[in-house]
Amino acid sequence: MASISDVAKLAGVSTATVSRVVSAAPYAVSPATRERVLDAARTLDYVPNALARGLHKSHIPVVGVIVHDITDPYFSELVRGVEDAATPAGSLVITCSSDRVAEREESYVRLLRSMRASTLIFASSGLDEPIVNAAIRRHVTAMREYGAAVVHLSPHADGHADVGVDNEAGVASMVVALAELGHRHIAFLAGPTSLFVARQRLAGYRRGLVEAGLAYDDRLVVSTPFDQEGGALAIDTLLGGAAPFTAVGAANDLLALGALERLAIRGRRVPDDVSVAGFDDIQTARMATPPLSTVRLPLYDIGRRAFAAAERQRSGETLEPEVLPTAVVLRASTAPPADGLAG
Amino acid sequence: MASISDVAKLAGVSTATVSRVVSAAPYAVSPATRERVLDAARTLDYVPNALARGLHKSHIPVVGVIVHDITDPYFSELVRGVEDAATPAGSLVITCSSDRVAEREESYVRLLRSMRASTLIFASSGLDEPIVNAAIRRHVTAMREYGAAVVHLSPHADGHADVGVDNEAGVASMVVALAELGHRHIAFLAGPTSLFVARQRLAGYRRGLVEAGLAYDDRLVVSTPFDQEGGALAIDTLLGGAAPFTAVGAANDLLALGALERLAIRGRRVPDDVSVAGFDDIQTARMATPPLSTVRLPLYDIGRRAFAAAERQRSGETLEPEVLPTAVVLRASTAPPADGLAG
DNA sequence: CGTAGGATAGTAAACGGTTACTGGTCCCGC
DNA sequence: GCGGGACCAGTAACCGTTTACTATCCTACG
Repeated sequence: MASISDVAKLAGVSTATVSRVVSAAPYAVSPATRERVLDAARTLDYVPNALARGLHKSHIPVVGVIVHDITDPYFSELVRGVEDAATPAGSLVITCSSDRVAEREESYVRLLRSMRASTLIFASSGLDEPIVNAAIRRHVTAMREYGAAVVHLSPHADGHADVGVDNEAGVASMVVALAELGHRHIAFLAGPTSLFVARQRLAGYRRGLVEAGLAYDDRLVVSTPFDQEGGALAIDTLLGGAAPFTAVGAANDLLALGALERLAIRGRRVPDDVSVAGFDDIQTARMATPPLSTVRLPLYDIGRRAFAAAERQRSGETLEPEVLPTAVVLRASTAPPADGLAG
Repeated sequence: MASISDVAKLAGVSTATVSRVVSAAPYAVSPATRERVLDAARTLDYVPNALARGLHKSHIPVVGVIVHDITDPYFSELVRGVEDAATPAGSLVITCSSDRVAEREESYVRLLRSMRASTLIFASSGLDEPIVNAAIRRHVTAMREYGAAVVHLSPHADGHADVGVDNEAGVASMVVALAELGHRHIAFLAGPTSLFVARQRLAGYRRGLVEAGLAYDDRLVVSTPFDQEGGALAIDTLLGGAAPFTAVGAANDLLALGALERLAIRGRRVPDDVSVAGFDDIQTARMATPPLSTVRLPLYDIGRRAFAAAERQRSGETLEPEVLPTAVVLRASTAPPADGLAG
């Protein structure tokens, strides 16, 4: 494979000149020379070595995104947003599915640090694991040192999101919407309490209750893993409990989707017997049965802005937290409550 | 940030020794020295520079996966499989959503080449674009030259898949299954004919028809983009056409999902009026309304094996094509036909 | 006792770019 | 006629590793 010196030789110039031409450096090169270099590069099918370039510049145009699971539509949409912003800038995107295990997250960040990624985006919520967090913090500091930008899309151990949404207000608005439909007993599938976002969303539930003038009943709150399985399990718990409810809100769509499925199995009609609402508005929410009422998060846009924020950060700006709007979208899974109670 | 020479200095040894210790080289280093080096590395929080290492080795442990869209569950599952195989080997995964546009694909491959990725996986079907293909072929050749492994998961311009499924047999088996339910007029949503896979699946449709002893009617075949939108459009076309049908098979699940949605809107009950079957068995197929009958592809496994195949290729083995099994899974979207015809 | 050879460690040359510095031309104006 | 600056190109140091080769020490064997 041709290297810069091959091109230089063929064009009859020094490698410095070739470098200046092919890397679009702000340096005057005469048109004739430029053409000769470009010609040589073309005939040799020359492609610059990004590793060599990166070694010199101490970072490489690669953005690493830490997600829980790329298979989760929430994250794939987000990553797609990042990618679409990164590509025009010549950056490649590495996705790291940490499955919410702190050690894997740390190992990914370490790997990203070792290859001098120029951007690190934490899309997943921070975890409460002091020791691992300390290790991650060390890596992040080191990365900043060599010029990497780091942006958070969720609240984390050391602060709030750089680009994100107001989770608390978002969930609250959904609870209020349910209350406005007439529901007075609203259960909540809270997700794992070890996650910062989950906690914010739970806080949103309580705030929504307050805003709607409803009482909090902790028998109506169930914590489970953040996936469909968890939603199904939570329904079992709720139906087995003593507290009646006519609606259930969920901390994310996957939970709500699992709930939908399990409610159908257990013979509860949605929305006739129980209303169900999710959070996130992932693509599949729309095609669920019935289509899921939820709170729309501009995931793709968050991804795009995350990359843009990183660029700004790299150019010296300090980041203002960006809070993007959420919107309640009511579809067929919610309706005014019937007379009876589901529980 | 500490470099290898900082560690060497602190440990009182040469960089060669440090390198031999931290890179687990097959070279004897005395236990005492080893400990001193490891200690120094720890206290300096030393992380080797993968770019420098890569520059020397002429490739870096990174696998690039070319997909159509990471947001499409088909690809995210596949990528997840790749990632889970790559991570234990210390490789990072770059996802490239080309949106089926050949130029973007070429540009991604070029980028991957420029950073000397050690593995390139084409997860998306090859496109029929001679000029761009020629460019891609040049990049691939160059990558092989520096030691990269290249594996295809779909048929492409230069041959068949290295790891994949028998698309033709898979679709044929679904058509036969529909015929066994009693359907004699089976429409087919073919996807874009410019895609090799789509063509194979269309061939499977015809073969299934033959196997079931049914006649081919080209009014029952509709080509559209490979997404939900396309499926919906295809239903409009079919319902507007003169040819009656009691079942529709689709070249992938997204198409079938779109069909489901549109059939509901147009007042056709599934499976009472029309049976619908997809292909791929993406995660959302299960949660559709009604749950979608489809052909299961071991996507995650294909991803894992793709990486394994790359490793073998890199170690000199020539690849035997691997054909993984598919399985018809009948859920609630298919049933024996009623008396009347839907069309 | 001399030395072959194993066990360790060090030296230095790549790998392929970028860029600070240096140098040569040429033109202009005084 | 000469100083000065614009313009363009080249030289070489450096980025952080790996590794072929060399050097040293020590042990064991003839």
